[in-house]
Amino acid sequence: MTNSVQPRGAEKRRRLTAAATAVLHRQGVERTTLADIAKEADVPVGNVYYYFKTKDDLVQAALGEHSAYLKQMTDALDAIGEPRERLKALVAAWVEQKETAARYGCPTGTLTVELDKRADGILDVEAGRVVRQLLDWVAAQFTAMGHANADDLALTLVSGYQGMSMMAGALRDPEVMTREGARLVGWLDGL
Amino acid sequence: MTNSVQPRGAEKRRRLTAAATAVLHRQGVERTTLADIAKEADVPVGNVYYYFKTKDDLVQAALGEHSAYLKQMTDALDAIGEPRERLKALVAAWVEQKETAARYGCPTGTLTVELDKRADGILDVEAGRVVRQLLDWVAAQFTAMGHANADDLALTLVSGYQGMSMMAGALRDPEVMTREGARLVGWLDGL
Amino acid sequence: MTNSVQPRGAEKRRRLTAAATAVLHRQGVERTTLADIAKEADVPVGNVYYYFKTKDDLVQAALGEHSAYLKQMTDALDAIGEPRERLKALVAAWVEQKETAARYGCPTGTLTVELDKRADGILDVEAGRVVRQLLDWVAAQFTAMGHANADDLALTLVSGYQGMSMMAGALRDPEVMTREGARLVGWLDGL
Amino acid sequence: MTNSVQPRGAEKRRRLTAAATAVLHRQGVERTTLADIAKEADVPVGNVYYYFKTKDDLVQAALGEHSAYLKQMTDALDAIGEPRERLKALVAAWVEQKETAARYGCPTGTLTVELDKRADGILDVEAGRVVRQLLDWVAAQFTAMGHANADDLALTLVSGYQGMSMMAGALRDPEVMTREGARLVGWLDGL
DNA sequence: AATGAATGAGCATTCATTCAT
DNA sequence: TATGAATGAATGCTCATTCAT
Repeated sequence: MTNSVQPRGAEKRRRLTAAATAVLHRQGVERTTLADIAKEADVPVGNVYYYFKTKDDLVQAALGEHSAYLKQMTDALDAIGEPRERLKALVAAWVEQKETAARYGCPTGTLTVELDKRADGILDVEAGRVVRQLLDWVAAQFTAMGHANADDLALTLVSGYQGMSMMAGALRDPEVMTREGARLVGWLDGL
Repeated sequence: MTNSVQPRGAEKRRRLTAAATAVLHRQGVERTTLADIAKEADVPVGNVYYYFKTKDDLVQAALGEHSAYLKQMTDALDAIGEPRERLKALVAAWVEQKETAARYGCPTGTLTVELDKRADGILDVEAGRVVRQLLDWVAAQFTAMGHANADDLALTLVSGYQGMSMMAGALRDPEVMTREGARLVGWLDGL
Repeated sequence: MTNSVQPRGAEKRRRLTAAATAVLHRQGVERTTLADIAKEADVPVGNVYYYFKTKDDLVQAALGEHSAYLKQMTDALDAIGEPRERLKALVAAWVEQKETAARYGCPTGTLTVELDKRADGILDVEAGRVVRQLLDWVAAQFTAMGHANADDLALTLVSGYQGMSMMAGALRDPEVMTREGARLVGWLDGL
Repeated sequence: MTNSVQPRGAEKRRRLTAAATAVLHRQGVERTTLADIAKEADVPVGNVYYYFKTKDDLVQAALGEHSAYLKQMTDALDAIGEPRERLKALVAAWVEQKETAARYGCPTGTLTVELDKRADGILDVEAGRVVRQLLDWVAAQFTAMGHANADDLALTLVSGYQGMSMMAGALRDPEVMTREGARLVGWLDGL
């Protein structure tokens, strides 16, 4: 019936993961119910538990999705010849998401903020991993550019992204992304 | 019986506000129950409602507390002669809070992130106001320094604070605050 | 200070009783809070308990008020020479209250209906007493008219009043009172 | 396992509706907790919300039950040849319920009285509809009897029912129903 | 694998009543 | 007497999770 190679269930799992990623970004973890996710994925609530044992499993899947998305994006950027251009393209990609950022913030960032408040550190560690993944790739570009303090520079760039996303959200103004994005590009050019 | 000049109830109201501010910062809005706040303030749960009609009223009170704290801090900074020095002192104050930031993020920032996810815009507007309050004061300093693009510069500075707080939290590393704080000071000096 | 002969507190007690009677009629017993009554009487909530030990005491006071009002009305009607005319004047008085009846029903009747649902029979007995008080006076008029079955006739008349009040409320139509009132008058004339 | 043709859930929904109707009649809306209804239906409290989203939904269901019961009764009465006999049979049915009426009043009437006290008009409108449903059927019988003022006569008959139910309750005397019922039958015969 | 239906712990909120002064 | 404040037991409702089929 399915014209895909994958097993039947895998598709539904992916659908749930995608739904979780989207809804959790929009509503936050605590304000999102399993029913919300199930509805978005068009899957009966009871069935969700066949694929994810707990709500936290779905949050973890969303984190995985973010990680995969990041990987895919950086892989694509790797096709660009110059490391500086790769970073500039990364900033451009961020700015492109300005409308979403102004409404719901950086998907990874806001999720991390929420998970960081938890007393038990399980998912927050996972969230930290995703942030570090981005940080590492950025640092690699700075290293390729010949900078010794690549880690510091990476921190500054990613921090800049998080900051501008937060400010765009707080001020409900996408143009914050444009302005700060331009500044980051200028900074990259001046390095 | 009381050695204070203030009315009896006002003290408890302040106690509740302070408790709310602290607990909401630590646990986030959604994960915090009224019982949590009541317990922190050492007030019976039922009594909370004598002072605050709803949970959201407590959140709003916490926002007010942030605003007042900000006012007090900037008032103190105003005593410093040079606007550039004022801003550098502001950054220093941020860095001083590094342990807290690394554990729970920027109090105003994380609260704003959470409130921004709400569908109905009431408290998120209030949160935006607090962010803007800081932004305005910072912009005034840049204006005093003779910069025409004070608003942009203010955005960059505050955005830098939000970004470094978020990164410190994600990486669970207070030193992020030290490093990025130093960079901001350098940036201020170079302006 | 007070230019009345009565003790200071008595006035407040009357004020509370009047407020209770009015608010209980409008909102019903269960939907009325002590605060509602206190506010209507312009008395601090805590002070209510000095005059009435429990909420039920206030309900009982309202029943007493109804009884007193009834007494006063029938006393006034007693001034009319003919018993038949007294009854017709009673019906006219009911019809005069048509707007209130269409909105909130008969004060005594609706209160009785609500109290009758209680498992413990204390206040409902009291309510029954008030209804009986009216019934007795009406029966006396029928006796004076020379009817042997005065009790039955009284039941019919008062039942008619209760029925038309309920219907006026259900249909939200004061004219129900006018029409049924006219019928009762015709019935009285035909006896 | 089930020897019924109906879906599993429908049966429980009916059970809850029946329980709500019964308990609400006995205790009144405000004095009835969801736990009361759940217990009467032998359903866990949390599960009630699977079938009814709010307590008011349950009240509405009870109103629907009354409407359905009324429909069923009048349908049965329609089998009787003469309209006057139909009405007399209706009165007889009312009198048959005298024990219940003397204890808890007319199910529809007392519910309406309580709902009418609400400030917001949603359920009270629904309650009015049920009263009107009875009124309409009765009026149709009077029309069939050749009366031009069928609406007025219907009002008088139903009003008589409400009045006698209320009085039976207030006096805690089922015989009130018998006596007033007989009077109504006499009135019908005399028309 | 799929699904409608449980289940019960938890939470915000209300309110009659009491207390301290 | 008067009053603001305190108290705690309820109550409606939500929701993650489990169950039965």
